[in-house]
Amino acid sequence: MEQKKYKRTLVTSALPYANGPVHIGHLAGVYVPADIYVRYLRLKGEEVFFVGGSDEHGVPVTIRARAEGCTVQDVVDRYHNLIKKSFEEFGISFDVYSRTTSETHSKVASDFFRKLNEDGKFVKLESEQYYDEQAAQFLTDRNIRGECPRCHAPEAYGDQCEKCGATLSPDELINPYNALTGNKLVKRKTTHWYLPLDQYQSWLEDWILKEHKEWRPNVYGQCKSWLDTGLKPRAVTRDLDWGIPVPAEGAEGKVLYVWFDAPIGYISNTIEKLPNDWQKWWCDPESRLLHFIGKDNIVFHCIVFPAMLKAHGGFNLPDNVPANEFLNLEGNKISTSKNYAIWLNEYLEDFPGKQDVLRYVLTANAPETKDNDFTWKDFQARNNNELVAIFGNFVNRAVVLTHKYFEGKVPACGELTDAEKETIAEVSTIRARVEELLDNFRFRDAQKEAMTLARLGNKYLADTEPWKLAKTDMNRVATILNLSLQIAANLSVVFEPFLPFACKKLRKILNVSNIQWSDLGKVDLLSVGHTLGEAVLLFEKIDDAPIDAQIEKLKRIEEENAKANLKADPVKENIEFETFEKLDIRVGTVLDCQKVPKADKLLVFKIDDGLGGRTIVSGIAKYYKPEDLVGKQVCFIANLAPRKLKGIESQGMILSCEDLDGNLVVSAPSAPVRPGSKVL
RNA sequence: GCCGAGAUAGCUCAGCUGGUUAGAGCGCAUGAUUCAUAAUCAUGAGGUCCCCGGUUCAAUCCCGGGUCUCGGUACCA
Repeated sequence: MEQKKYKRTLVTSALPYANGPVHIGHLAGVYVPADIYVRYLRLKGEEVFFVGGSDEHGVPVTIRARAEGCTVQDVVDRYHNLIKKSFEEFGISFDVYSRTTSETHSKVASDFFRKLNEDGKFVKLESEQYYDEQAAQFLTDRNIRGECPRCHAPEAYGDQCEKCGATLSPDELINPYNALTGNKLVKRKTTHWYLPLDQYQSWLEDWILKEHKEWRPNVYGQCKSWLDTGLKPRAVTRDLDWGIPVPAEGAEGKVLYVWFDAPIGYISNTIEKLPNDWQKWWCDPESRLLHFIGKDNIVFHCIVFPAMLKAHGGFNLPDNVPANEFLNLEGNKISTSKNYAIWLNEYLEDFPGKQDVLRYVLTANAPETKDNDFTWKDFQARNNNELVAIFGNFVNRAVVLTHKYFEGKVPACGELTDAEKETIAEVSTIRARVEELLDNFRFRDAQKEAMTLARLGNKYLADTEPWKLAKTDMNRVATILNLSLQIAANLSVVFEPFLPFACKKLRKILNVSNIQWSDLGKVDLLSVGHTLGEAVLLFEKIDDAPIDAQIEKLKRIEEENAKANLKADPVKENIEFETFEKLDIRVGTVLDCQKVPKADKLLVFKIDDGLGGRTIVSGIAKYYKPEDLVGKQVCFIANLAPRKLKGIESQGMILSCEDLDGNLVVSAPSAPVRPGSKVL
């Protein structure tokens, strides 16, 4: 498909939800690729505007505020500030980073709704649905759970039971509850404004399915899926006291649905920064709109928001929506609620000055076509084997040799060998190769391609061996180092979108300032006689200790989560009282306790049972030291048929409590009783 | 359940509307090298292209059936 030519590009990145800090999944999926793309365009001298901001409405922030006993504003203030600061430190080069609680946004979103309402673009519908009073939230079928009316599985969804496969409606569920909070639900009537997406069906089909076949398969496929199913009206208001009040009659106590107001935030934030100039970016047909998002946001950015923009009129539609898949962490899903993540703010503290290392690894391992896994060992290996050993090392070799042989001044290039002509020819192709990949949002491959330039440099030095020639032919050495330094200068250009901090450092080493994308591929970037800066290291090795500490930290969180998730086993089938009566449970005092030889689990007890004493063997050696139990009282089954264990006859069974994690604790009366007392 | 995307070397991924011997980086092995942060360079080993069937002269690719992972499933964000 022929690419339309645009004058300028407006890039939006998904608004992070102000319910927690930003983690590496957000970075890999959205912010790092968006930032690379934006930096690339700027470097090319193109006109570009990069919009970000915090999404601060919706239900989860209200739940968090309630849990923490603070105001919702406190919650969103805290996370907005934390996220904004982390992005700044990390070098995500937003032109504006604002928030959906801003005054501007409130006005823009209200006006947007009002116009659609006045133009008759909404339908108003009343419905009765399940409501979670505690969370102040109506629930989707999918978020309601309860007992299946057919097979009585306890956790059927509101639309379907996964156990028996029955298709259900939420009304059929027995004891429905909120799948997220576990709260009980009540029925409630409510009226909402709906955007009738069905009216945009055929328009969306033409626009996406015919005109945007170039979108990524995951994006195109999911849009097609929705369109094939047939679009339905979608509610754009909610009953909630946190959000932008619905600017319409009879809308008391209602706010705009967070997914209605959040994408408008892209517009509001542009307006906030460019109050007089924003239309150029959003309405001029010569402006290109791109949304960088994660795969969970596809429907909103490809179907709902475009339908909103179309309904409003006058706005551009996205030209592409390069959605990424998800990043996993050490084999597990990243989870904000379970605190299982690498938080950007913590990374910046734990690895100061290493923004580019994380940028590099997240790009090298970006989930562009399928979910990927981030591991700390991979992070360490890519830093040590690629950034340090290939990129940093090449630059250092070239600069150190120049300082050694030419007092830090760029030497003159003499006559070129055939091999050198080939090398130069290869350098000259780098720009086209990287551009082709970046233009198609293939950041992983683009960065890999950039790295081939450093490899080429290392190979060139290994092939020509200037350190040997220095004894015989300084003219050749001059040529070799000239060309090596030109390659290093090219590296500072080609890596600029990916590793802005390292490139700045590299330009200081080379003592150059102005660079442009169009310089890429040239071998006269440094003039003869130019004085280089100091040869400092571009990247440092990362040793095992900090990496192991990070891995340990995640393991600890995983274990804590596993513990928190332990559930009591379901209760066994009912028994009759007579069955219970058959058991004779007594209290005894431990007279003696010993480990059973050649058995890891067994202890042998002498118990005073008030009837002359008995021997009982019990499998609790892992949990007690024998001497600690002497003198204690225990409960035991007195009429269990005797059984030999390791040759010792056990005359009964000591009752122990098995904790949810499997640990055993012996049961005992809460106050001393006489040995032989019954347990009823 | 339904819909979408994915499954290719130990790991992370390419593979352009089907065409000799399926590629890259990392890791591993061997050799070379010593300017460089023990960093580099060369060579090599390593594959049931998820499984079963079909179409075709020819299938990693197309078709049918299945398995697993992730996402969506319309009031979670």
